[in-house]
Amino acid sequence: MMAGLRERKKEQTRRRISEVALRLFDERGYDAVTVNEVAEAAGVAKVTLFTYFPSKECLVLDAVKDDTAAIVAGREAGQSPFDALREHYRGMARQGTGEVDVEGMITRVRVISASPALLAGVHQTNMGQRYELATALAEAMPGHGLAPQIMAAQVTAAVTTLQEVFFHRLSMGVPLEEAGRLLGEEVELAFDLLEHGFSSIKGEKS
Amino acid sequence: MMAGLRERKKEQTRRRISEVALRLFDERGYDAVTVNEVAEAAGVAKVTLFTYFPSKECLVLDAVKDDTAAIVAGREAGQSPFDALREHYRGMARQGTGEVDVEGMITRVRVISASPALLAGVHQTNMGQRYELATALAEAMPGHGLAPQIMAAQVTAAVTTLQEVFFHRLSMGVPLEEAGRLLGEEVELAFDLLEHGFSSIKGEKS
DNA sequence: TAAAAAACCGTACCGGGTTCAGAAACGTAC
DNA sequence: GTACGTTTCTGAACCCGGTACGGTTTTTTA
Repeated sequence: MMAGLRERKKEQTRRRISEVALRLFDERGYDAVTVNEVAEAAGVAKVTLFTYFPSKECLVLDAVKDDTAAIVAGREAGQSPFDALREHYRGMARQGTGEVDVEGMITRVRVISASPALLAGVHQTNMGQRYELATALAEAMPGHGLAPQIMAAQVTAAVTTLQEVFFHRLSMGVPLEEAGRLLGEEVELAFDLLEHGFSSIKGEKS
Repeated sequence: MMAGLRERKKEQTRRRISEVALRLFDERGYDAVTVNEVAEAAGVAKVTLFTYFPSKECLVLDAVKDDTAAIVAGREAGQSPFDALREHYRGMARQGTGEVDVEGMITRVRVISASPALLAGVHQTNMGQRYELATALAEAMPGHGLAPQIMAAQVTAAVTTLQEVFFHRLSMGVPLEEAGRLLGEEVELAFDLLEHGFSSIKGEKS
């Protein structure tokens, strides 16, 4: 395999495009920057850019995937799908997202939060995962009719909301540590709601 | 006001565009029909089409709005937001959607179900309502932190799923009556899940 | 019937995304 | 080092959804 000069160059180009794009979007706003500009600034042709990233959105969102279906499928024996998910998000809140480049992540979040189009894109991604999660749940607990689908939708919705609030805080300048702590609390709230239902809250209405 | 010839013509043109669009989309698929073709077939200029419908999606989706926030805001005194929503969807399942043109509705559903782009559009609409619902819930039950947002997300998610399954059945040829009956059952399932949580299901795992 | 208002039109344009034919860069074999 | 197949890159033209603009027709109002 010889280390592969070709491979290295590809990865390098991909990174360069991604970084240049993120910088431009951050400076002037996602909508105000055209893909032509990104390509030119990165020193590649538009066509090349689109071979690396299938769409403009992906320039920002490709790095923000989160595979909930895999969590369910890969859970330990004896653990319910629900508990596996809860545990996963607990861990995520505790130790941060694990991304190496924190600075870049915050920039990315800022860019996303500033663009309705990108926020919509994140939703779409989450919705796609909802479908996969539904499939995984249906396998894990057969014979419950529509319940897996509805549960998948609810889990996805809750997680999306948590993610959104987390992103919003970061883009507002809340330090990562603090945001992580708040997220931790809210993960518990969200999963309690999922597990025990709204009735557990309606009762304590002030 | 003189009955308004202008107004009548406008409405007529709008209807014509919408019907022509739906017919073409149904015949050849949403993605395979360009707005130019729709405009030409309807006998108007592209610009005119876009004054009536702000986007291609709206040609199909403008007729499929459902204002959950209004349901919460307009609920009877003493009724919880949650019960108001449950009651609303119960009623919807019982008496059909109330649309006059059932044939047209089914065509519309078929077109939507056949197009990923339109399905995504429906999701976007629902997500927008989630936001409004969150606001309404936050007003109706203050002092619960993030709970209203998460509840709104969960309700929206559940409703979206129900809607999706309902659409899918109709587009598969299930008669409206039958689909309505099934929807009725599933509304109960979904809202029970929301009210009492997943724990009520985990217990009865086969 | 004249003039204000509103709807409509053709055309040109923009930006995201694709197609295509060929040029450049790479890997490999001699 | 040279020759050759393969992969990657490129420019230019194109498609489609959507907008801007300036001018024309229709409706309303006076």
